[in-house]
Amino acid sequence: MISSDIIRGYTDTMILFIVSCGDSYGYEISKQIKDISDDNYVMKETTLYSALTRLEKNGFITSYSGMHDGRKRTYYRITDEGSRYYKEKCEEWELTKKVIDNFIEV
Amino acid sequence: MISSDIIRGYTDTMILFIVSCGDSYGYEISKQIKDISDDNYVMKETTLYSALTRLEKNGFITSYSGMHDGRKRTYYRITDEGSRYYKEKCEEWELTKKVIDNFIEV
DNA sequence: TATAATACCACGACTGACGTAGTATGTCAA
DNA sequence: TTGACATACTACGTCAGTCGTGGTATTATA
Repeated sequence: MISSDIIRGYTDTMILFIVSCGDSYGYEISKQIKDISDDNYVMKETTLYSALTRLEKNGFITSYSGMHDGRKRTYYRITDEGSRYYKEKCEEWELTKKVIDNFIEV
Repeated sequence: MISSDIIRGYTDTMILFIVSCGDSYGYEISKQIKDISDDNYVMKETTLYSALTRLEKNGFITSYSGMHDGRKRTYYRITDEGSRYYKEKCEEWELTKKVIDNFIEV
C-alpha cells in the first residue's frame, strides 16, 4: 500500500484522469482509483471529496446533480481548463520520474 | 521546476541517498540535490534543515560537529536503520511509478 | 431485522513545505 | 574599507492537504 505523502500532488491528477474518461461521481471515482491502482492505493473518502471541492473551485471540473435508484449523486465533468491542467501534470510526471530515479539505487 | 507537493514524501529519500554516498552537511546536500536533479528541483533551506532534524529524530541519521575555514558545520551520517528505510523507499518508488503511470496518458 | 453497500459532508488535528527574517563568518572586487 | 556575495545555519509562524472521527440517509440482501 502506497503512503499518501508520496501520492500527494497526484490525487488531483488521478481524479482528472477518471473524469476525463467520462462523467463520474465521488463513490465511483473512489472505486475506480482502487481498481486502476490494483489495490495499491485507496484514496480516503475525506481526501477525495475535499479534492473534488478544490478541483471545482479551481475550475477544473463542473458538477451537476443526478438521481440513481432513489439516491442522489453529484456528477463531475472535466472542463477544458481541467484537461489542460491534466496534460501539464502528465508532462510534469515524466520529469518527476527522471529526477527521482536519480536518487534511487536499483 | 517540479512542485513540492510532488516531491513531498521523497525529500527524506533524496537526503538519505546523498548521505549514503558519504557524510555531508546541509549546505552541501542542498547543492547536491540541485545538481543531481539537473536544476529541476531546488530544496528550500527550511525544508532541508527541518528534514534533517526529522531524520535525526527518527534515528535515520546521526550528526557531529566539524570545522572548516573557521565556519562551523554539522555533518550527518546515515545509520543502519536509515539505510533500511532508504531501501524500503526505493522499493516503494518502483511501485508508485507503476501505479501513477496507470493514471497518465502518454 | 440487521447489516452491508451506496453516497456524501462537517469538523478538527496533524504534518510537512515554505516565506520571512535573522545570525555569523570568509572572500573578493571597487 | 566597504559592500556584495557565498557559506552555514536557525527561529517562527502560516498554509495546504491528508485523514480520523463521526454523522446523515437510502437501498439491497441475508
